[in-house]
Amino acid sequence: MASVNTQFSIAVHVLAAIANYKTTFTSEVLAGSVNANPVFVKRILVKLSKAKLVKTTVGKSGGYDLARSPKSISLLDIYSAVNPPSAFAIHTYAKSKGCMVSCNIKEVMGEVLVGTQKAVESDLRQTTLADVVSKIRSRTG
Amino acid sequence: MASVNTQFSIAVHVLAAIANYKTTFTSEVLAGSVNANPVFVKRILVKLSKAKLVKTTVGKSGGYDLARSPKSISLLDIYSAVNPPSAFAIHTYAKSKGCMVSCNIKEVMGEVLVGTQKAVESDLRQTTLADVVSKIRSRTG
DNA sequence: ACTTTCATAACAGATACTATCATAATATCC
DNA sequence: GGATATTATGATAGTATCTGTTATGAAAGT
Repeated sequence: MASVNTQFSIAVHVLAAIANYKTTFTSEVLAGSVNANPVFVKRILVKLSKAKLVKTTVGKSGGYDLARSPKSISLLDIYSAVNPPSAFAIHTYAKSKGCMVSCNIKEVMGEVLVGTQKAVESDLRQTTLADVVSKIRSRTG
Repeated sequence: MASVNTQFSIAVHVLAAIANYKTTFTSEVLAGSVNANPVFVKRILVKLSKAKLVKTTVGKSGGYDLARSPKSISLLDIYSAVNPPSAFAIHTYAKSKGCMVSCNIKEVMGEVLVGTQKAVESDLRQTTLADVVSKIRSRTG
C-alpha cells in the first residue's frame, strides 16, 4: 500500500470530518476516523495548519479546527497544502548531443505538461470542502 | 530517481524519435537516445506495441516503427498505453461504523477524482505526436 | 547454422510512502 | 507548581514500486 500518495485523500477526509461535525478534534480521534497512523495524520495536519486551512490549539483540550469556512476552501487549496509530487514526471537523463529529439524533448514535454497540470488545478478549484460535505450528507439521507 | 513513473515521458521521447527520423530503430539505439536501460525501454515498447502504436519486426534487421501516422496519435493514446497508476489515489482504510464521513468519503472522493482524471485525459487528447515533433523542430531552427 | 533482434523471467538496488517509537514543547486543570 | 493531555518533530524500520541488470528463449534473415 505504499508508493502512492494518499495524503491528499486523507487531508480531505479529515477536513470534511471537522467541517461536518463543527467541532474541534484531536489528532487521535481523526487518525481513528481515517484509520491511519496518528503521527502520519498529525504531519498532514501540520501542513494544513501551515497553509492556514486549520487552526491548531496546543496543550490540554487542544486540537484542530477549521480556519476558514468550508465554502472558501477548494480542493485545490488542500491539494496544494499537502504538496504532493506533481502528477507527471519528466525523465531527466542526459541529452545525446547531436540528436534533435534528445536535446529538446525535455523542454517540449515540460511545456505540454504544464498545461496538463493547469487542467488538473482548474478542475480541483471547482469543488469546495462544502461541496464534499454536502455530497456526503446527501448519500446518507 | 525511482518511485516516479517516467515511462510516459520515455514513451513520448521514443515515439518522437521514430516519427522525426522516419526510420526503424532498434531498442538499443532508442535506449541510447533516452539514455535509459535497454530492457526497460524494451518493456515500454512492448506496451506501445500492444496498444498498436508501434509495429515490431523481430529478427535480424528488425526494430520498431510507427503503426500509425503521428497526427493520429495523441498523448492520451500514449498515456493510456503505458498505463501508469492513476494520478490520484484514495486511501482505502476500513470505515468507522457510525461516522457519516468515514462511511461515505471514499465514494465521494471517487466521484470527484473521476472528474479530475477526465480533465487530464481531455487535455492530453489535445496534443498529438505530430505536434510534439513540430515543437521540437521549431526549437532547433 | 549463425547472427541479430525482440520477449521475458528472475533478481538486485534505490527511492518514496507509511508506520512506529521516543522525546520535547505547550497549555489546561487540580 | 505538578500532573495530565495534547501538538510538534526527530529517528528508525518495513514495505511497495520503480528502475537496472543479467540471463535465457524465440523469431527472422543471411
